[in-house]
Amino acid sequence: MTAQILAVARTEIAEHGGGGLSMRAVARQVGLVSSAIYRYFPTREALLTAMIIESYEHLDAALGRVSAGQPAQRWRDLAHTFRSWARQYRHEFQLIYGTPVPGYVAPPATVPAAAAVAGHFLAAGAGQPVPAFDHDALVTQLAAPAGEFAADPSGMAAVLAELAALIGVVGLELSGHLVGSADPADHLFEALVERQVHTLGLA
Amino acid sequence: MTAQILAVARTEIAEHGGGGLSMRAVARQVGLVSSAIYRYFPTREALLTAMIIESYEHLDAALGRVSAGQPAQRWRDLAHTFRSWARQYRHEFQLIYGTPVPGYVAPPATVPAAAAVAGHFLAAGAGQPVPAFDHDALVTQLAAPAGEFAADPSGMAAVLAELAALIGVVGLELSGHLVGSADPADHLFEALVERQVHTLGLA
DNA sequence: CAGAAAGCAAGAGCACCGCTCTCTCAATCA
DNA sequence: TGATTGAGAGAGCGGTGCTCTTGCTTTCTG
Repeated sequence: MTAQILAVARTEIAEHGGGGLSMRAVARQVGLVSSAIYRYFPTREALLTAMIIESYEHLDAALGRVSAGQPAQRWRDLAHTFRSWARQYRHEFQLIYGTPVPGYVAPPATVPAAAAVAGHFLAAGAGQPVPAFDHDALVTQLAAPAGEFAADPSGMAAVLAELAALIGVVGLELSGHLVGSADPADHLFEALVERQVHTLGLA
Repeated sequence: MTAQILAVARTEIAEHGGGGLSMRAVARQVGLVSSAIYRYFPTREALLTAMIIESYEHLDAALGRVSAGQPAQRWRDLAHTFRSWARQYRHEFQLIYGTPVPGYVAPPATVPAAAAVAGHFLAAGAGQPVPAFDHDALVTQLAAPAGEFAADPSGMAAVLAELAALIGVVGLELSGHLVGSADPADHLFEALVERQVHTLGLA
């Protein structure tokens, strides 16, 4: 039943977005009366959280299918896979990286899933130090987390910043902010990734 | 009356976010019965659009207070002003750059306001070509819009990408995605901006 | 100046929402 | 066999966006 609910919720989100997910609509589609669904997910937020984790895993799996290779090419492939995934599953992307529900705070359960996604990019790009991110305070701050990923702290900082850039352009693209300038964003994205390869010292 | 509604809506959004804006709550606070508010804003989305424009103008004004100076310093000041504004008015930031309502398409009225914001960064950073963004297809695509801002096309592409990076890190920071790694994000942001100054050739 | 027209607000109501509470019924366990 | 548990049903509460009709007041017009 739980799995059935999640499946329906996924199609609902694909159609109406996370903000439009209705407990009653989901219940209706799995053949339950509206109140019965709260036996499986005590709250709309709980169902949303489960969907967020599913989406992270979905994205993680897509990135996991990127074949190994030289660092530069691997970064390119990851970036393009990321964008393709976001464009194909825009609402799942928004679920993860978009505006959270007003009072929403990411529950601890989502952290490992999020880390797995970041891990792909860290493994590909955070192997060596990156001069611009080599300041003492930043390196100190990231020493511990970088250790968990066997990454260089300044490299990790740089990768985080570049991952944010990827999320940024994809978010702008999906939200229509680039219409009138760099939409479609293929060329801009391509150039950005090339600049990243250079910045991260992967070439 | 319209102004009064907008004022109340602004405080409501500051407290509950755009997704939590309730027409009835706004009506109540301005002393109207719920149906009367639709005389001024025919739809919730219309009120939200007005708020989006207000937020753009609010951000535009903040960026406008950044004093002129050398390009590199100007870019730094703009970037830090942007982040400060976003942190101070997080819900307004999310309103602009966050997940749009499912079927929402930015109405033409918001375009000039959005362009004004981008204009500050373009004026500061898109004066000269940027090698990594100098590919034919991209330059061709951006030739026309760059003309409107008296910017170099490849410089404009680079600035758009860097603006996306700023939006990306600020968005991640506000959403709590950096908790456990680069939160607080001061150092990361500082390093990012320095890298941008270098990438854009402003040093 | 009287009457028509227009603008504004109120009120009731529709279909939806998240969520709670109580009840029934069937399966399971002691 | 009897008690306990679990799943689902149903009614209901207070909230939502939005519509439609009604009435009052202000303004314009002949």
